[in-house]
Amino acid sequence: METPKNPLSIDVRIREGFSRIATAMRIEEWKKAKEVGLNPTQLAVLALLEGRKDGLNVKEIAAHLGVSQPSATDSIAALEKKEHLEKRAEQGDRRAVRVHLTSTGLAAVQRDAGGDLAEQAVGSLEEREQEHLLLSLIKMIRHLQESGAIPLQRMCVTCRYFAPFAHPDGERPHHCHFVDAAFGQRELRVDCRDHDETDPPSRAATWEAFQAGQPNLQAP
Amino acid sequence: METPKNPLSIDVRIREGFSRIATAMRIEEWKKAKEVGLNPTQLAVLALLEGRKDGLNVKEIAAHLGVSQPSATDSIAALEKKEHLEKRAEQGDRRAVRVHLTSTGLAAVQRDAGGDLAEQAVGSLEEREQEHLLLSLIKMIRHLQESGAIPLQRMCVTCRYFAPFAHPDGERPHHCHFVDAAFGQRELRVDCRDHDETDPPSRAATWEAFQAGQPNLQAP
DNA sequence: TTGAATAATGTAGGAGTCCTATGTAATCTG
DNA sequence: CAGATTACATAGGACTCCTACATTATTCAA
Repeated sequence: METPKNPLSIDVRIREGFSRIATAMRIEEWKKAKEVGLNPTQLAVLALLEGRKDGLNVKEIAAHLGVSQPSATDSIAALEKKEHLEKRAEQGDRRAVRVHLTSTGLAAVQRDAGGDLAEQAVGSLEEREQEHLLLSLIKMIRHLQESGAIPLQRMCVTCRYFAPFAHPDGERPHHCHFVDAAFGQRELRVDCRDHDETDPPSRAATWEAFQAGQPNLQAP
Repeated sequence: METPKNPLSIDVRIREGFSRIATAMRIEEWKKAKEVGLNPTQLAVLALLEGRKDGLNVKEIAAHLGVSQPSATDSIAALEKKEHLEKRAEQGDRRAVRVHLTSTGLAAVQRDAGGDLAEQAVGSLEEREQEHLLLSLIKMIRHLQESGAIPLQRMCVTCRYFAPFAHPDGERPHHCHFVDAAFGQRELRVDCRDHDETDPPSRAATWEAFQAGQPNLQAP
């Protein structure tokens, strides 16, 4: 018993919503990338590499960007020409390379950071709403990565240092064993550079505990 | 008093989350577009035009895609060559054209619909969570369009037919005067083809009423 | 009403993305 | 050790995307 026309399910409308926000983000990315003489893809590669001490393989870069390996090679070559990154030999495998930022490349990413429109739009939400949104995104990302659609992300919920709901404190229920401190749901990381992944079984267990500890959602 | 490293604010982490989901969506879009012999941009143009009886200008297409006008011309030309769309003269302005789907183009979009990974990921959320998510997206999109970052979308909250919280019924509080029926928060449209926009003042009033009627959010 | 702004597209030129298919080493496996 | 597999590069081609600029058409004002 659908009411207005377009009897679409909520999933579809949410996907539409994501797509509008993605458009806005792409526009911003062009703006920001141009400021440092790059394009969004190139800036994305640099951002991906930032804070990865061991760099990444070509294949890994392709997976994170969601493009084919030759496409990643293309972008890497373009950035190499601009001396924003360099390839180093992989220890113990002479086929492979590890891609690292150069200091020029690092400077470019860092100059880029901050103050974009998507963040402003998030800022227009209430605090509680932001927290809900972050949690929903984490759930969706987890779903996507467990189904193999995207590579494993460096999120708390897949990290060996993460202890969900380890504290009775409602404001800071989680614990990070890497920094050995309690933290709240609002602090959950999507891309933590100290992330250290666990094997799938303990990942599942962590996720169980994380889900089980969540307070029930109320009607909006 | 940040706890784990990366003292990023929640806005930034949410943006990161959006970006991961955008990656997954882009991968899916390639897959779906290839099935009909197109690429994601071309399919996006067709999808944009579907159900727009009056078509769109080149400029409008560019704005919805978030690209420059010459880029839109490129994609339109590619699709025109494939006979998926056609240009018609704009009445009363001989500079302008209106771009319309052909039947071939319509067939291509319709063949594309449904069953993508992003929707599955949304499906992994609880109902209440989906509802929250849709509301948050609508708020963000509204923010983006009011700030001029993206064009006006065909959402209920900017539609002249939309009467927010017109009914005491908690499940179906809203009313659509176009179909003259009550509907619930889960049915809020992001891209309704029956949308008819209002002037900014009444838009603001509608938004006020919509916001004011929202139940308070609880802690997640 | 004529001439300058302004507006909607199109064209040119160039960098770069993205694909598939294939080539070339190096490494693994039975 | 031969054959499979893996990591990456190359080749070729279609497009996307940009910035300038050119072409008409429309609008606005003097």
